[in-house]
Amino acid sequence: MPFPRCIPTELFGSIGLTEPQLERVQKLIFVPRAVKKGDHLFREGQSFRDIFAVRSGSFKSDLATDNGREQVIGFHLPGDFLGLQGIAAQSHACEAVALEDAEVCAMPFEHVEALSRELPRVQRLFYKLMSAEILRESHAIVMLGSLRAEGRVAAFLLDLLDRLKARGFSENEMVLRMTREDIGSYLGLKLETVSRVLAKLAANGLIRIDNRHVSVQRRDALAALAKPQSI
Amino acid sequence: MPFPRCIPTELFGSIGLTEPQLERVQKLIFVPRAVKKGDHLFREGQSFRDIFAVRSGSFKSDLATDNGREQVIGFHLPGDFLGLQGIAAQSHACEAVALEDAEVCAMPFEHVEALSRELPRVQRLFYKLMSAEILRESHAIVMLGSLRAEGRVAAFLLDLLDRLKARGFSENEMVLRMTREDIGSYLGLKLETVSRVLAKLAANGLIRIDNRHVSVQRRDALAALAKPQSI
DNA sequence: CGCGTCATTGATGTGCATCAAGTGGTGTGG
DNA sequence: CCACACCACTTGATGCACATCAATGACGCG
Repeated sequence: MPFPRCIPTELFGSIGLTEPQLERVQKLIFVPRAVKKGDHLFREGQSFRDIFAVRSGSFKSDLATDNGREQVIGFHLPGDFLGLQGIAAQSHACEAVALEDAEVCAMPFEHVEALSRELPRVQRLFYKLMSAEILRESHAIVMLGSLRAEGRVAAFLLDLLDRLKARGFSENEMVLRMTREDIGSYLGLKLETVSRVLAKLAANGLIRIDNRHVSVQRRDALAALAKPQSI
Repeated sequence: MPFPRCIPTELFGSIGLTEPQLERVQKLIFVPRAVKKGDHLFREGQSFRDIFAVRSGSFKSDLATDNGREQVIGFHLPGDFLGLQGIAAQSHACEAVALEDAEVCAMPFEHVEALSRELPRVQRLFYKLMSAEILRESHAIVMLGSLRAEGRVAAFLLDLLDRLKARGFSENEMVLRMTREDIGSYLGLKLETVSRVLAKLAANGLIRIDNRHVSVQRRDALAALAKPQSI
């Protein structure tokens, strides 16, 4: 995959650290790790030590409901962070699974804490990252609480495309790395409904879809669906 | 209200600071403010400077959907923190409204950052608070994605009661400070549905309800409803 | 006391879940 | 290289849960 391999070096470079500071950051919190498709990066309940930055590939995170059932609570692209939920209780509160072969940086959280004290810019970066994650989830809550099936699927597609665009990819085309069931789980819908909605969007000419390859034809119409019913 | 007035002093006391450190904390980040019922603590888009700790009373937070419509994304009791979403973009991403007369501590975020560098325990506390907020929202997402109306209402009631219990109140009785519409907005349901579900739970003897006063009669049965349909 | 807000309750419609076949794509082993 | 098996996906028929529309009732506040 042509994702920039420099993530998350890029991120730390962009906050204005000096060269020696950057080296120190790399040494302390950039521990690379490869993850194969379908493998767990971490599991629910596992003791927390690292947070992770995705370098390449993509992940889903699941939260097990008491009942053995699992629900997808997010998809993660290169540049995203994983495991922030584990800080509170010092144990991972969800599991992360690779949707394709992937690479991550493992960041020992104790080192993150030490660096944060030492380098105010790093501290601010992590506060902002966590705040952004809170915000992302808020939007998911609003999406689930205010949109119907069509709107949810539209919002999902646009969200993914926006994030891919921010990473230098096309804003109109993508390959879905997750199954219809994963999408449905994330959107609070059954996989059949996801399939039907995608078919309908394609029939209406808003998108083209070939298996997992999606391209957007009428972005504005899609965006209109992703807003609460406009009356 | 008989909520402990010492919040959040209690919180900072519990992480093992020395007396002079605690005084410094109080001086730098404990700026008290009173908020009247219905008033905004902050509004969406407003420039971010403080985070807030609730000392007494309760709040709801709303996120405006593009369409002018608002959705409740959380309710906040004494001891909870508000405004963490604003850190990322340095502007508040939602609004917070007092559900009754309330008191908060305004904490200038720059002071929080400075103290975090100075006192590792404070830094860890704030990382944990933010992580806990991420976790709280994850549970809301799972609730919305996997439960039907009855389950959502049951989960909502139990969540509130659990949080009140942690603050020294009864785990079986409470007064709902928010309207049925607020509850519905938070749960992704219409207010009529909330009303009907509450009536049904009462008819089945799981709860007693008199206007906004709720008491739980059969906690286990309620907890069973709050799990994904058990088949 | 009267009005506005909040809540309850009923009747009807619809969006999505559910159940059920059937298709296509992929990877594996003969 | 082909055949089979498995998994992901699609598509149809039916039913139910919840939204919607509507009217009435109960507070609580000025």
